[in-house]
Amino acid sequence: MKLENALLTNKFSSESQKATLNILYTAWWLKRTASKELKDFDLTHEQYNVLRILKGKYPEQLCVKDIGRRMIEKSSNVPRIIDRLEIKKLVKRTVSESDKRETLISITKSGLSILESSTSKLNKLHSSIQTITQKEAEQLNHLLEKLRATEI
Amino acid sequence: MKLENALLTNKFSSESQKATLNILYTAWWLKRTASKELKDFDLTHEQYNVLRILKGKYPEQLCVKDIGRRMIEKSSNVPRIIDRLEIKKLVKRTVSESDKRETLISITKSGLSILESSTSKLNKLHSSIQTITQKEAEQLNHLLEKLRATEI
DNA sequence: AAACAATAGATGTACATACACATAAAATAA
DNA sequence: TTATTTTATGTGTATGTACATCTATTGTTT
Repeated sequence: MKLENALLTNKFSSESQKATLNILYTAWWLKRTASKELKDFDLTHEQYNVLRILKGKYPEQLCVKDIGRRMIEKSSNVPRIIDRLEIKKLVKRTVSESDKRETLISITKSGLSILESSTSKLNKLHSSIQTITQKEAEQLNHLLEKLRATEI
Repeated sequence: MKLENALLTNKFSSESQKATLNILYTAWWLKRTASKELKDFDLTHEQYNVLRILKGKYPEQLCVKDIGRRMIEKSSNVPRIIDRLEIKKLVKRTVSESDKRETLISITKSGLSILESSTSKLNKLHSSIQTITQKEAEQLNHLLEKLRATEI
């Protein structure tokens, strides 16, 4: 769908301002589409993201800070997301021996299992709505990184 | 900054999966950058968005539903955002005469004024970090719309 | 007209974000 | 060693999202 129809306007001050809104709208759309699938697993997009990060290092543990550094949204409140995952027994907290300030997080068997099935479902969705070629994806990645050139 | 460095990983299952994460991360970055500027005006990104929508139709009024249809994030809880804008006297609520279920929202002089100065500040920021050409922006818009091809 | 369904908006709740601040532990300076 | 600073995490609060439900009003059916 064209952005004009999604936002019911065609008052864009420039092509690049339109691109800004287009990125924000597409991100919302992507998140919402994925979240619908994750609902079957009683996971939010953010909880899934934390599990994915933990699996990436499994069986290594990660401290809260290291998880935060890998989050898509850097201002996520990681301890609170961990709280909810811990209640569902998908992760476990341990105080670090070497530095007692640190809390080490490990993904449980149950967490790995739910991550596997939800990832499989997301992948299926992804391939079914896959509409751009690899070359186009490369181009997109390049443009987004160019846009963020002034990133601190 | 490359996505690999932003997320401290290079485990992407495909170029298009990387593009998905890249869009999410870029959206977060854009929102955060704008929000920092808006803080001086005691406005959130979403409140700014509502004011922008109202100004687009000014001096016409818009009902809550029509505002929602124009929001970037369609699942925004518009009445609640209006609540906060109303407290700050940036918008006004009126019950519609023709349909008493509808609440008509109008932007106040004060709202217009704060919108003008915040927009000016955002535009300055935008042009200072503007790193892509018009042609690249067009390409980006095209790719994002292609990606959303299966949008419902 | 009366009964029923649909619609607009408000509100409740769980979760997340953004940011300030508190606390405990570790690192460093005096 | 003691005092000070820094760091890692947790917590409080305001705002927003996502979704369900309630209420008032309008539209439709019988």
